[in-house]
Amino acid sequence: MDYQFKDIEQKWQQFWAQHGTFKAEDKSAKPKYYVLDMFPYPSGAGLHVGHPLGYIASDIFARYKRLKGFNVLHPMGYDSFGLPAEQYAIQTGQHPAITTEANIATYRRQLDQIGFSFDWSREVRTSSPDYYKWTQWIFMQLFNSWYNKDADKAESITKLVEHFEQNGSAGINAVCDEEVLSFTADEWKAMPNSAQQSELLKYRLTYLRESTVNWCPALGTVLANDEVKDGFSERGGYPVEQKKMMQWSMRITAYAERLLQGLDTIDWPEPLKEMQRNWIGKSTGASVKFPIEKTTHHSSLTTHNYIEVFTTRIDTIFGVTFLVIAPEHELVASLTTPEQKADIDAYITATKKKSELDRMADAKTVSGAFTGSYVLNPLNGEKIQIWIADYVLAGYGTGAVMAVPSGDQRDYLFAKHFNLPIVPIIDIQNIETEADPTKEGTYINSDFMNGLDYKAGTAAVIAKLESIGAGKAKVNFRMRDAIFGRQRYWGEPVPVYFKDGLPHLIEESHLPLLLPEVDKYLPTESGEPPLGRAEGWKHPEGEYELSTMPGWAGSSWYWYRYMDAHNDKEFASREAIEYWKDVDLYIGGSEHATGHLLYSRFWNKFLKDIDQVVEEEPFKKLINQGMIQGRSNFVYRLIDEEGRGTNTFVSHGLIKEYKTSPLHVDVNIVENEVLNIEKFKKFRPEFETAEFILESGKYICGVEVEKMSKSKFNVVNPDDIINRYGADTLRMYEMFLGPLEQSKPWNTNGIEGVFKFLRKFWRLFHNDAWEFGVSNAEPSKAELKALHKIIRKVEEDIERFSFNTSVSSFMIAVNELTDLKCNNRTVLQDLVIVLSSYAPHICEELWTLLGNPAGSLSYAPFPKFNSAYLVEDEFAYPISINGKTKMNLNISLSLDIKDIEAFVLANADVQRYLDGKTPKKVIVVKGRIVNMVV
RNA sequence: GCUCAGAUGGUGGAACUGGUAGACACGCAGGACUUAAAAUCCUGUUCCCGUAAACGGAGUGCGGGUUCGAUUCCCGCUCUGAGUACCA
Repeated sequence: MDYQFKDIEQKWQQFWAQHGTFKAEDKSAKPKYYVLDMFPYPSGAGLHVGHPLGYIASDIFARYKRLKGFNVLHPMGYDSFGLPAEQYAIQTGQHPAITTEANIATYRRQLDQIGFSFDWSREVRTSSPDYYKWTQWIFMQLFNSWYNKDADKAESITKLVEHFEQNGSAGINAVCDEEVLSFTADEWKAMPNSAQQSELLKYRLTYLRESTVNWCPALGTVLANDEVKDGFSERGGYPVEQKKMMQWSMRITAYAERLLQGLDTIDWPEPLKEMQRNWIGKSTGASVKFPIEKTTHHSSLTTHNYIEVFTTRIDTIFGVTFLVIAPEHELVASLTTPEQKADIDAYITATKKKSELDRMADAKTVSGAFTGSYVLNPLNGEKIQIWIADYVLAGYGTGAVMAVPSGDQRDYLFAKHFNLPIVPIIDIQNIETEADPTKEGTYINSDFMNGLDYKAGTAAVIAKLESIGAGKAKVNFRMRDAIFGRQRYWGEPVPVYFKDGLPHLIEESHLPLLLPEVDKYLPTESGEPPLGRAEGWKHPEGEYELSTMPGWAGSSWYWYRYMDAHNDKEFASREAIEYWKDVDLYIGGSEHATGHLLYSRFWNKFLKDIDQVVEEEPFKKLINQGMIQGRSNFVYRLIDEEGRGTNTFVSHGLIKEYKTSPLHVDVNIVENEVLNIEKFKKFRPEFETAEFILESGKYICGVEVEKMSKSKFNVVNPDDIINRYGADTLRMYEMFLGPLEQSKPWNTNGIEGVFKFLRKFWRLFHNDAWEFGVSNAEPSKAELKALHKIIRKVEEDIERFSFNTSVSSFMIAVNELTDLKCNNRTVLQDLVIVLSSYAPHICEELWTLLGNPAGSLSYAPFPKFNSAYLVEDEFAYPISINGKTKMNLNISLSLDIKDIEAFVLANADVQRYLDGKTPKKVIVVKGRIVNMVV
């Protein structure tokens, strides 16, 4: 029979499902291998052809590892809490659970069609109560922990309480809020419970605090920094503003250093590691306190008598000629003198009006205002003006900088603009036209530092500042604590209730705290989150928290749930975690670089600290598959003399001769840029009567690469491809498209080549009448050579994730075997196993036809490569003169270099090329090349 | 601006430690089969000169360098894509 991909694929997909072929074993003598995909959010649009790219690669890898004798865990699930289902619920009243359920069904159908070897018995959904029970449980562990800097790990909050009871706050080195109290053990014990609790909240790894958040009024929720792009929400593109709110936060900053160091221990793409390093943003420097000058010091200033700054160039402290604080800085009001009040107020108003975008676009304009107050340089007592300016950011460091115009270009421009002094501090500094940030040379105008170099100077300043208590060496991180709350419905409820204004965890035995029903998915009239509408939803002791967890909560630990997906006692058993340990290979997009992949590492490190998991890093090796973009096609509508569109369309090659306007056309009615005119006429009713100006009898469409989206008519649905060519063709074609990590536009042109290949492969096992038949004769040398070439190639390619090149090699192997008229059983059977990870359905069918015992080939042993079959006794040496190849010459590989040289020079054709000249030098590289220098 | 990745035929791409540039596939051109089309098969296909073959020349973004030999290594530049940004 001809290659009937539809019957074959359906048959084997059913077989795998019925027999649980891909169930991973929990106990096995085999070595383990964990292959994970980033689980999808099940959107209403279903999968387009770009989504499965990474899944296909990981599936090939998982299937290959099974053939290689590994116990493979290859699961799939859904990140099913999220905004789109809720937006849809707001518009239609449909419960998000229903929408989500329907979308998951579509996803599952589409995924099944592609023939993935997922162990579906371990499926997880983040929105399912038996899953989010454990997300809530992990939240509770974070609430019950604090970060001990001395031990450099998270510890139980009861240990902290014990310390307070015995020693008070002395000797505690914690990552905590800035303003913690100092107390003795007796003072602690004397505190009322509510005071103790509110103090402990300053230490917990998840805590409440008033913070400035990215508030998106259109979505009615706060967003994380990585969900905001250029002042607009990543989802929906709505404007985002800054707002102060009481929020749950996660003390991820406690792990900043470990998150940074850990990057050196994992096999991830360098650009992605670099993005995480930048996000963490470690900078080493010093913090310095500048005392505020008393005479100008405003009366309301009581808690602070200094301004603290962070700098990476403490050595330039004698070059400080003014100080700049952010317009939002808490001391602005009290520092402003009555004479300057009008200026400052005007400046602050102007700053507030500027959006984030303007502020960025406007980076070159210098602006600022003088407060009228002064600080003193702690080292020489010099009086220094305090200014405010929006180039200083409230959110970084202390929101204040010491300005050194001779060494910093922004300070330089500011000084020039406002006529402030610029003092050189290094002998070789050139500050005629711009600042010079050099570290070479020695210091001048710098008191005790004069004559020292950078290294000695920096050390001297830090020592001096420390001795007078005015400053110290400090490491600063750009990363902020992560906000952990959304004012939305469709997320995990936070397992907390409030009593007397303080948060309390619910009983662990009451988990999961179920998401209640509400009448509408909108905020309440009083502006509370939708959960405020839930009737009778109340803890006996107080009010539940009304915000839900953010989207990244459920995805920050899901790979552990797959290890033991149905456990109702623990998030996963100790036994399962000790067996599976971590993810060996993780494949997903780089858009999660600073979100999911950072939060997951944070939670993993925390779970390690509290001894719940065994590995410090969750994902040993990570690969970013490239994005598949859309490839839009255009037709060109002729514009008449009055500038109106006509119903005539001009072929792309001729548009320069006419006045036209481009129009997106459905890529599914275009083949190799040639428009199918019949289908085009049916594309829209008004095209029924369309006319065409053709070139060479064809209508050629224009092409552009854009994002894949419905409105651009460039979405290619995998269902259509599978319907036409089958899943095996789709899988191989997606791999054939190019290197996995590279982004590329989808182009269905060329898929025929892959389909033809599979048919040719099928034909090896069949005669001209399409009857199955293989021979049991001894394989020939040439057949074995072709086979073992592909065995080695596939092993090498898969290990280095070069899937596109192995598809080419399969084509070469099948072409060779076809030329050899090979129908040898042993050769073909081995080839079936080698190809099966790429094209599993056709290979299963042929495996059965070959007469193997009923069942799947998924666990057959991968053929063993034997180099003996590839040994050659001759090689066609390229003979080159001055590096230019002139001819090839067959020479025995047993000859040594001297003999080869003699053999080549004796050859008549070589002599003809040499034209009577004697080569100055002959280079012979055995088995590679002969080069003669003339 | 900074960081990272990349640039190879008409197209997607291959060439793994410096050793025959353009594998494999698409497209295109020509041919076979067919009443015809589709399908299938065969041949050619980097560019230039040449009727064709032989032969000759150029060629991996640009300009240099190292080397017997460079797509590969080094220096400088151009362009494209991604990330990030008054980060003190």
